[in-house]
Amino acid sequence: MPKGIPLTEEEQAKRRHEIVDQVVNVFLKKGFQETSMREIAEAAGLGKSTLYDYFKTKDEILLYFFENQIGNLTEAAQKIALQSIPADERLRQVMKIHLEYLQANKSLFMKLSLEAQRLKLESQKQIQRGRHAYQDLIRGLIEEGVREGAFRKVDPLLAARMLINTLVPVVYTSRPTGTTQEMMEETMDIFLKGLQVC
Amino acid sequence: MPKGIPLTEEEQAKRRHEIVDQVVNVFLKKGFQETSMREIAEAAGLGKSTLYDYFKTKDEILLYFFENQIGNLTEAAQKIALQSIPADERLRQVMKIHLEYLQANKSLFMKLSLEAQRLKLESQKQIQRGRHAYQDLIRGLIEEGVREGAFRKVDPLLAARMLINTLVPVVYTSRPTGTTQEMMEETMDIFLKGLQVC
DNA sequence: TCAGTATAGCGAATAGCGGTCGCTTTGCCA
DNA sequence: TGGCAAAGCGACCGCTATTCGCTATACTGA
Repeated sequence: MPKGIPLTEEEQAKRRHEIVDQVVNVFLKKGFQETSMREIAEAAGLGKSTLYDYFKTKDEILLYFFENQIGNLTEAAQKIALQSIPADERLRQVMKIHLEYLQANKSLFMKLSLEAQRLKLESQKQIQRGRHAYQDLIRGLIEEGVREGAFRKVDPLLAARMLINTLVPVVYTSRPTGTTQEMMEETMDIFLKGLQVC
Repeated sequence: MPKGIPLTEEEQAKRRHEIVDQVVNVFLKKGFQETSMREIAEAAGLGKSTLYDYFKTKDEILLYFFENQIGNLTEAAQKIALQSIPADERLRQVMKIHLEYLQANKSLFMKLSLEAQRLKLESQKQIQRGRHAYQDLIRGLIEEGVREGAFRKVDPLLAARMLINTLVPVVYTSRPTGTTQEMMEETMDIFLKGLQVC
């Protein structure tokens, strides 16, 4: 980057994005905690202190990454939520892309989603906001299902959280009992059957 | 401790236990990562380097704690598993003590179980062994339920993992929708209904 | 009885971390 | 063309986990 030319806010944002893009692979190999700011700076082709011009702290780098990921997922899920098919079918589809998302970033998420929990409280709140938006989307689908009469009356937010959490062991188990596809289908079967009016 | 007197293996183990006991409260207040070895040593009434005579690394302290916790939980669950009542009722009871366990150590677990994921691979494997033992116990209960005809035929290990993971959001949500008791009961209802032959 | 030895325990030193500071380099603009 | 704001950087700071060499101690065997 040329010196002397002030960056517009947009350019700064783009630069941040580029930096994270270039650095993600290092996180993948070593994990976030184990990657030093010096290494991050090297991977980004920057001096260490220049990095601090774009991210105030190391945590902020992780925060930036997560906001992006959750945002992207929510966006994709929103499109599915708008389709005019039964709510349970939409739920299945959302969970399918959720799973694909997890799988695509598997080792990255495995390492990073856990480290995210150790961020400063304020940063956590910010991630939480994104997470809640996603939870609320799932909740909405469950509420619709209840209204449609497909699901029995359950606490929709609790069910949403439950559903989201059931995906974790599908992807991250060390003792898989089938393909990820199969495991997810059975998981969804159990969950949706648990919601059905019987 | 007097110097010069070699400690038997038992005494060493007891000493480790004592150290962790005295230090847990500090972790509770500050979190593991945020507690320095100097502080841990102080809390244990030891010199910093003496601590290293009992635990090779900082991580090992956390590891020791977790092995104990999972071990205790598994032991308690085993007692329940042996009772002669329907499998689904035993499942409910095991999950109840699991929840109590989580709640009793809530802030500790919230902070520590996540940090545990960042331990050295070898340490993780050791924790994993304990976790698997617990998973297998739950799996056994589900298998019994299937044999008894109370549950439909599902992958018992997958269901076990699913069940264990559904408890997480009950305890650790930032948006509770009722008392922990209530939330857990509804969670179990959904899960068990998902397993029922309908 | 008393040197020899093994070990509990410790303070100081080490390497490397996240983060800061003050300087240099650059290109725009008056 | 000279002044200036901003990009970028290397050296530095205080802290960390961990290691090392030493001391103090009590048991052992001659």
